[in-house]
Amino acid sequence: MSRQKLTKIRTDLLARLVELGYRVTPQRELLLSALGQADKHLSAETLLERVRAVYPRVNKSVVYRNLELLAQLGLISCMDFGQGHVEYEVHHHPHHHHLVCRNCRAMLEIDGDAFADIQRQLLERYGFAAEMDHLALFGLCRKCREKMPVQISHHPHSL
Amino acid sequence: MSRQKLTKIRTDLLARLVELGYRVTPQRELLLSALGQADKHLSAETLLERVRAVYPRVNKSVVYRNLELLAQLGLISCMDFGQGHVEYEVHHHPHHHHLVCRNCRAMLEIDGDAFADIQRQLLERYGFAAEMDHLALFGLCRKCREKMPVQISHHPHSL
DNA sequence: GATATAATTGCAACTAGTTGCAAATAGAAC
DNA sequence: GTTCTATTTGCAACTAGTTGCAATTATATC
Ligand SMILES: [Mn+2]
Ligand SMILES: [Mn+2]
Ligand SMILES: [Zn+2]
Ligand SMILES: [Zn+2]
Repeated sequence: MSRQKLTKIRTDLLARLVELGYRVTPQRELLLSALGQADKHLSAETLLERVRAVYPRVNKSVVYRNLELLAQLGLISCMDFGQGHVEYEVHHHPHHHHLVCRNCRAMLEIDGDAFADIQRQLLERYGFAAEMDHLALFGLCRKCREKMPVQISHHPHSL
Repeated sequence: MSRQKLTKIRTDLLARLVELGYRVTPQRELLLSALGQADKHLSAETLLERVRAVYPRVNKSVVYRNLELLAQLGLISCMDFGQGHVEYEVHHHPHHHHLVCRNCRAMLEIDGDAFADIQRQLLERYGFAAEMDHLALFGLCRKCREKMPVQISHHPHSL
């Protein structure tokens, strides 16, 4: 991704915040920069580190509060990939989803419209408009499924 | 649910633990009782309270560690319904999933095989065996969708 | 029933994230 | 540029959950 593009993400998000009546603060600019420059999902802690690399006095509560705000506004997506913390990423098109292997932790990215059928069904049957922007499904990837047809237990006894 | 049935859940889970080489402790019996008697998903904190109602000296780390163990073994399912904490429930058949309204927090329970098609597709296309035992999808329920066709913002300015 | 020992628990210290509130400041109005 | 004020930040105290380790105990063996 070009430098040009990265700056654009930040600028667009800031513009959107201003549109909605929010203020442009140095803290927000730094956070949006960090989000815009990321090439993958990042944790709040990592984002705080990157923000502090530029301006060390930024408080963690500000980062957490702004991530919550951005998520609420649908500008970023957040997701727990089973690592004990939530990860954030700028929410851009086209959409995508993730298949996460419980065994090797590999993440397979799949097309955003993979769940279009089921989305339509849920709307028809239950009147429920499901958000299908950015999902994570857990399971076993091909490699791990072939490697271990029998489920291993985590208990010492069975090692 | 009858008293008979409730006790059976606890007994079955304990038996399964013994089979796998784990020990039966008073703490585990109490936790499994609490899980077996629950008529809905419960948080770790609530479960700890219920365990302590019988035996106040049980430590919270024991409850958290055992919940993690039971989940790992697939005996309970855990899920974040967007309330800031994970909720647990005994994992029994037939399976079910949840549709959670972001607006009114209503939870609609749907059939366990609702995702069978997509599960098959993911296996065929990507070789990925997705766990489709107990999913939660977020979105807008019928009522909320009809009540508010325009997305409300959470910003004070727009109130 | 006594003994041995690996699994389990309780404890205390720790970490990640949240919250209430006073101080600072972005942006609007003049 | 000054003034005003609602938003935003920094801070400090708090909460939920985790971790390492020593003490306890469930179970296997005798
Ligand atoms: Mn993603
Ligand atoms: Mn459920
Ligand atoms: Zn794998
Ligand atoms: Zn609703």
